[in-house]
Amino acid sequence: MIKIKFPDDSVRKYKKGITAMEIAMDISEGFSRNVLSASFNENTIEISSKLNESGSIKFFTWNDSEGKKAFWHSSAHVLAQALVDLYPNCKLTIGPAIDNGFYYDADFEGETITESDLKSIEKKILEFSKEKYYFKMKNVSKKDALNFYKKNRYKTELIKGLNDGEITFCDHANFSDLCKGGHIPHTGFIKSVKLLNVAGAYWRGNEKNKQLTRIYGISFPKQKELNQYLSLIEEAKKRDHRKLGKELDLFTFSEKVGQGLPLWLPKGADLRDRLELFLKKAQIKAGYEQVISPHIGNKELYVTSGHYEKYGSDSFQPILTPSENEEFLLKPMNCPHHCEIYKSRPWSYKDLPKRYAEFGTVYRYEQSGELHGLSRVRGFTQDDAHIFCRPDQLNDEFKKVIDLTLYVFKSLGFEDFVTQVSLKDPNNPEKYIGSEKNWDLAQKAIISAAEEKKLNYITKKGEAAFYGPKLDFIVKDALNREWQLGTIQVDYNLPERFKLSYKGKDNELHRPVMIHRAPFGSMERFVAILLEHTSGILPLWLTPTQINILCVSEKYKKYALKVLDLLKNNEIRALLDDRNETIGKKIRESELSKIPYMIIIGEKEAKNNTISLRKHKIGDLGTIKIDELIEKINFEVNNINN
RNA sequence: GCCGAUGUAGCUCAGCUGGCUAGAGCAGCUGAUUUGUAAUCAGCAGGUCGUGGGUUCGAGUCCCUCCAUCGGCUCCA
Repeated sequence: MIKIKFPDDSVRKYKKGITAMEIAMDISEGFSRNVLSASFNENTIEISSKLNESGSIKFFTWNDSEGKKAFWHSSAHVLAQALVDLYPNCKLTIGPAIDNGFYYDADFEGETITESDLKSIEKKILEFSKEKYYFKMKNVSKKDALNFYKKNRYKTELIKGLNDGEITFCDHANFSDLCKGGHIPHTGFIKSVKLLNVAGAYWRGNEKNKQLTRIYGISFPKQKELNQYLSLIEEAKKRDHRKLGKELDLFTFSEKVGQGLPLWLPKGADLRDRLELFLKKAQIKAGYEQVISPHIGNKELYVTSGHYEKYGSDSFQPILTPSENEEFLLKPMNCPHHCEIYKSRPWSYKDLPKRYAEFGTVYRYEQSGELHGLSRVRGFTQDDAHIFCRPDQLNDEFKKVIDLTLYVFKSLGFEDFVTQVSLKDPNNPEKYIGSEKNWDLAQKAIISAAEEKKLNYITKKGEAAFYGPKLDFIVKDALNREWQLGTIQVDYNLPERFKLSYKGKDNELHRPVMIHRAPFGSMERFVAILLEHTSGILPLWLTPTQINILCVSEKYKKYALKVLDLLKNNEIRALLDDRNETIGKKIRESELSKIPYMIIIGEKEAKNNTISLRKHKIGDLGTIKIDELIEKINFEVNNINN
């Protein structure tokens, strides 16, 4: 037993209106690892601990991510308690805290849990949490643990993976669960709970295993915080690119055309063209050459590249068989085509690097459950390029691609992205092609380039492509889901498979190294994330319509047409709204359609050869001359980061 | 592909436990109005209720099939 008296400054801190809840949260890390039980009174905590007197207790609060983790982990225990109470036959598996809330996976042995059941489970949780059950950790021998779970093969499997002596359980009320710790002191702090959804989830994340029922939930120390969280989600849903795409007339889908096959409407096509042009310009500056390859390719192409074997014939769409010996497939990637373009003639070491770029449309049979608006589709256009270079050029080329990608992200206002070095999974060598040596070279190349560019990257094993490691640029959508946008990959394997070569200084043939890269990733996904990040309020240089001309009445149409003409002649994208509607209505509609500028034309403008300018979401900017307007717009467009 | 939910007019939605010719707002069309910084008024038109079966005297409503969408899982060249 240790008694901890809060240090003076803490006492002061706690006296500033911080709740007992937060004091309790402060010691819950101690709870998790070493503390067996605790009681509080005034500014002293009495702790029964595995630590000796010199042991230290780490303090944290609800505002720390660790505090939230402990809170949600504890909530998951109460969810499990409720499940066992309501469904005595269900088999618990695991129930961790996640970034926003918690879940528990359980096998309900054939019984179906639907969303309508969540209400009663929620009620049960609150019923239990009202009781202030203390969480108590205890050590359990492997034998006893196995005995406790003798009817639960999932827990048994988990326990078998643990060593005797490191197995702990957490008890609260009459409920006991295998647990490595990390709790708040008691259930009473859980004042509000919302079970968000049920989902299927495979045991241990493996598709071949049994699918369990996963229940997602979130909980808070106050009802108010739950309400705030739920309204935040509602707000985020308004930024969903699928909703914005419809509202802004950018793209659509048709059941007849087929799922996952987007149809770009005129405004969306305009937006996409402009993005392509932007990148094309940057690429030409960086020494890329545009190439064009067809939408189909001979099967042999993908057999050579290894894609056919890796993904299986089911993933490829055969399209026509003009002769018995040839089979054509829809193109799922551009790399093999670009390899053949490289092979169209012999190269000298002096010619390299060759940088072939193409906005290449590819088709992949994605699982139906995986399709998601424009973010995950079956037909999409990659802003692809393949750089063929000498090994001594690799580092420099890779860094240049990093620069280009960062330039693209910065220009479009993406500051909140994660860079990830995706390496091979050393435990699953059969997932990859190529020699150990080449993988080693490729992985080292990426890491050193990322280091030299001082990227604050994370490393993930097992996320590499089957032919090479990647540097991925990952951005979150409105609901915090992560999407890979930009990607840069080093590949020693395809050059070998396609027998690519160049003549070296030594008059011998050498193998080039290949960099695959796509700064946007795909036009579809990039537009999706761009919409979610901007809430559909696109930068002036990119937006399909820059100016909406609104006539106060039809009387001024003639002058308005003159203004429209002038703007068009200056390459400003403008529309004229000359409908017989009130000016108030036209302004409202223009605001809702997120057009950056409106100009209002009435009697005084027509008379004085001026326009009244109004900015989206800001309001009236006053009356100016047309020349001034053109100058202003051009200035803003040329300063791309505005 | 798997688990769960949803599918009513171009869009957003109402339609309770099955019961008279399926409703509203916006958009559209027609007419009036000619408007000064976020919705002028009136009228008209618009739906085989996702599809195909079934139960029933009777189905938008209940059951099954399929399709699509949404939230997850798995996958993501």
